Amino acid sequence: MKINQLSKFSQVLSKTIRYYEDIALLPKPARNSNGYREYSADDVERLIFIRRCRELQIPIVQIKLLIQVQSDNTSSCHEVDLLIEQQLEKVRKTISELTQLEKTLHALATSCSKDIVGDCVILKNLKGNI
Amino acid sequence: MKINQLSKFSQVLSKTIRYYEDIALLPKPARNSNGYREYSADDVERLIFIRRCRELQIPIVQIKLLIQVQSDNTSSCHEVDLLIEQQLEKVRKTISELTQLEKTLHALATSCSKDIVGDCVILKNLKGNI
DNA sequence: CATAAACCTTACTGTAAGTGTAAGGTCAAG
DNA sequence: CTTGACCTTACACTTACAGTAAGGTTTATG
Repeated sequence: MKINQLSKFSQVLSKTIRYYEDIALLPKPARNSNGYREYSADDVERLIFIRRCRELQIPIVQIKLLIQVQSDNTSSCHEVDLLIEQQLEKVRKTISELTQLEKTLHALATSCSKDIVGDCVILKNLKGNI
Repeated sequence: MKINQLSKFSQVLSKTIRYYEDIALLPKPARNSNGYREYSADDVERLIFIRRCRELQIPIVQIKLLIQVQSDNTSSCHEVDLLIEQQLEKVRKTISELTQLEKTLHALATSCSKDIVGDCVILKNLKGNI
């Protein structure tokens, strides 16, 4: 399977696939006679795993760790639990920060009914004049 | 006022202040005889405005626009309204995406009670084996 | 007075996770 | 035989800074 086929199958851009190879998130694939990359079923599986993790916004360094843990089939999956738990915490924290931000922006958005910048209540708020 | 004083006053790192100057978000300040930057009250006001905008996660390019709009005191503040409105929309969209993400991660986090990676339900989920 | 700590300067590099672009080689179809 | 769809590498760009090096200045202290 060539890179474009893998791309379509996995929903990951060819460009990104090469990038993952560069940073050693994907192993260097086989090459055929003309130098084109040739991917195996294992590569497909691994890339889809990576894509799923990225959708969960798991950072690439953590994905590397997850892959390492998997390679030792007898090791505890405590690390996996922990990583997902931490990711969940991070997402929850961001949501709470953004919710606060939304309130502020909403208050700001509804604060000004003027037409002229010189009188603009939004700008005054941002300047700290209020 | 020297850069460190401005930094303490505005709660923006000196490093960041110099960066803002580099990208022309802040005007080049006066220099005194030894070459140190010397900031005015106007600079202070502008930097605080910038910090407030950044707290609202308004991108730097947009802040530049806001500053430009302000320089013409007679122009309409419609652009300001629009920018805040767009920022609000962006934040709301991110919140909704992260809320979905949180659900997925939570489901994943509570899915596995195994001890061994080979049986880990989380990893199976991520691989798409389920 | 010497010197050390606390500032200030510029310039370059690194971060995360890719995307864009250039310049060129290969392959199948018409 | 050439056009278009692929493939290759390599380098630059993105965002909003932070880190580090290497050096000049000022201030406080012994």
